[in-house]
Amino acid sequence: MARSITAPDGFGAAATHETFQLPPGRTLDICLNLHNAILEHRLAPGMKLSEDEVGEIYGASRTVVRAALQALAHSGLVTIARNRGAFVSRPGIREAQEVFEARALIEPRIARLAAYAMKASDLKRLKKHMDAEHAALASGDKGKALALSGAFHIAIADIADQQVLSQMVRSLISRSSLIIALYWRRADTTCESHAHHALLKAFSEKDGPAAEEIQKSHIVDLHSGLDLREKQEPKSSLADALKPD
Amino acid sequence: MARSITAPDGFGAAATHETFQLPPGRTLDICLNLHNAILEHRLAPGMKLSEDEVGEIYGASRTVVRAALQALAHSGLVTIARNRGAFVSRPGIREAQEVFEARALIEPRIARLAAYAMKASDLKRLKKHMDAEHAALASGDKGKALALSGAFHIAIADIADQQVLSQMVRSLISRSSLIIALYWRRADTTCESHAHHALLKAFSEKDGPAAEEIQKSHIVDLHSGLDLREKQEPKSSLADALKPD
DNA sequence: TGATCAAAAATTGTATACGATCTAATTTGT
DNA sequence: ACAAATTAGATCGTATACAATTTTTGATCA
Repeated sequence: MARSITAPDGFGAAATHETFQLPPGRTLDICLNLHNAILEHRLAPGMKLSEDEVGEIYGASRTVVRAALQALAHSGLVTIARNRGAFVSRPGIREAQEVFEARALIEPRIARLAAYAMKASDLKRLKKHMDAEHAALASGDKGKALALSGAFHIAIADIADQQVLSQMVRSLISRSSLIIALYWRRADTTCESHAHHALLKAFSEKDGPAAEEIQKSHIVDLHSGLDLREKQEPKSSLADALKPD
Repeated sequence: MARSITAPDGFGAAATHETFQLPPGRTLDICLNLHNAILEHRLAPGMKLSEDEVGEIYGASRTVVRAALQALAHSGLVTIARNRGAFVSRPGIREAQEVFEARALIEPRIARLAAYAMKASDLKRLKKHMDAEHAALASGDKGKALALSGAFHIAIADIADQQVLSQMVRSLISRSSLIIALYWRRADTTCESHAHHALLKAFSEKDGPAAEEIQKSHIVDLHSGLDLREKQEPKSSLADALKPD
């Protein structure tokens, strides 16, 4: 039946079976497909993921869908509430801060390791990634551009050939996508490309320390593109909301 | 029926519901119980975890057990092979290296943050942790002592109040337990206590940089306690194994 | 005796059924 | 008309049944 659901359009496939530590199978297919949908902002934070509904879409029974949703829950993209079901996660401000602080700790190190491990073929792959990113941006597909931008970071981690750290980065970048969906305030996403270009230059020169430094600045810059001020909580009651007005 | 399976003996409960991102329920109970069993080396790496067998033990159906095993697979403690079932993970040498390198990157940072956030009550809790660790060691329960040693590191992460990094450390420490089960070569585990004592001193003085440095040395020291030389692979066939002898 | 193949047993993958819980719509009472 | 209570519907949690796959067993033959 429905096998190989995820459209394998070359890039964008930020997640693999290792991301979820699941054996190949329909559960994994659904996982990856939902994962991509969330990363490309086709599913908004907070959206309900009903087991029946998802199962209907993929032509699978609840058993399989449940497993997929639980796997996504473990990776932080989905939140499960007992007897209430699964929702696309809505990371709070606090979590957003921590995710980017963690990225600022881990990714620069990875960038340095990647610079040392970089081969000519790797460089070429990274360049192709960037081109795809530009193309998506030019065609106005913001969701895809963002997903590709994340895939660029993941590609670096893969080149560094550190599976443990790579896994962490994957998770952090997935969560970053949700955070950006919720808190991004900057109109231009072009800054992205500049940093990625600079990284590529450092990589081509096998300059580890430079790559590390650029990556750190890049993450800090991304972080600063978020509006993480405490939002006005929705008033607890309608009366409270209207009284002072 | 069987609810609250995990014996809540104060410490040792290194995992919470956040570790698995699961809502409270029987699945989580089984998760936590298996988690503890693995961390205390009551379940050896490579051991088969049959769904029926586990279900029998906890008086639960396969549905629930499967979910628990998959959650443990996501956290890396269990490996699932399609159509073959779940096994306690056997991390390889490469993974062992990477896990301790990741700890050396993350935990010192956490130690520094913890030093700044340390309150008197936190210090007292850490001291109690250490006492429990000593007691377990004195009573000869090596498995429990190791689990408590891990819990000490996790307690630090909790004090630092960084949930994202804390979650990562939890995962790394769980995997470290498997790695130690497979590759530990040192007889004395006392070095542990010295490092933990030194950390406590730095914490009590709110000396962040010192805590960071001590923690880094401590992790490197743990790493050096492993025998990660390439082992002779088991011969591909029995004939090959016996011929040269 | 040892290797090869076939059948049986055991184990996992998936679908479905039923009870429990939550959500909402409707009713009821003031 | 509004709030509280009740009922109906939808959704989740769990057990169980059957199909698919692997592993073990046992038979056959060189």
